[in-house]
Amino acid sequence: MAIFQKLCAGPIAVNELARTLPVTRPAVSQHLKVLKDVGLVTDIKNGTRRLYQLDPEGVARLRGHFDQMWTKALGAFQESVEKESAANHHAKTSRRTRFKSV
Amino acid sequence: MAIFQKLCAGPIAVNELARTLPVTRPAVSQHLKVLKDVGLVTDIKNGTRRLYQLDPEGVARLRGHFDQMWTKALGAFQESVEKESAANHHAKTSRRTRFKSV
DNA sequence: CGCATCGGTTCGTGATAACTTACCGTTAGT
DNA sequence: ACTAACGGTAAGTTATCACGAACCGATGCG
Repeated sequence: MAIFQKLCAGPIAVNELARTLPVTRPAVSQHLKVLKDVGLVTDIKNGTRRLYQLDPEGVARLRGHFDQMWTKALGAFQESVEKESAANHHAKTSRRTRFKSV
Repeated sequence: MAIFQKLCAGPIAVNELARTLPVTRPAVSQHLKVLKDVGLVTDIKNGTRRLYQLDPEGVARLRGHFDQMWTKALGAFQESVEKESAANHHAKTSRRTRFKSV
């Protein structure tokens, strides 16, 4: 995440990235590899250096996945609440709630 | 995440949760503790059982944090692109780009 | 009261994730 | 062509994580 956030500032080389982080360059390289594999970053060769930058497409894609998860969670939860309150209302007129009260 | 998703279906006890998962009850308890600490779930004592459910507030809060991150990433990236293209445009009329071309 | 069930916590252990060191290929500059 | 800088990769080590086993307190029930 630290790397991800640094990349927000624009294209940056591996070395420069490592200098600002509490880890060595190879470690940064490995993280970049992962980020690249999941499509969050792209790299452009530039002479002996290699500039990394965010991939807006990948970021948007991942954001979509998360949004989907949150929405599903909140929606499903809301449904379950309504179902539960309906059950409770019915219980008031009958004998007992599904979950005994404390 | 598996636990989180199970909780979407509504309040559920630890035992029941563990029965549907490939891990033991203590493991589930530990995960629930973490989820509770970050405010994603709440628990209600119910006799000898303890029902866990999602905390919509916490979910919304975390979703907000993520949204903020994505937005910041995309926005900052866009800015950096514009800045860069401006620099490149200037370079065309002057001498060289900031990053030498391949 | 016992007794059983439920669930949280602690501790030890095995898996694995992250890091460093060392090495190698590539490129730019002289 | 030689040298220096950059960066990716492999191997080994360390730290961290997730888990299960065992233990304990609390609650409900007979």
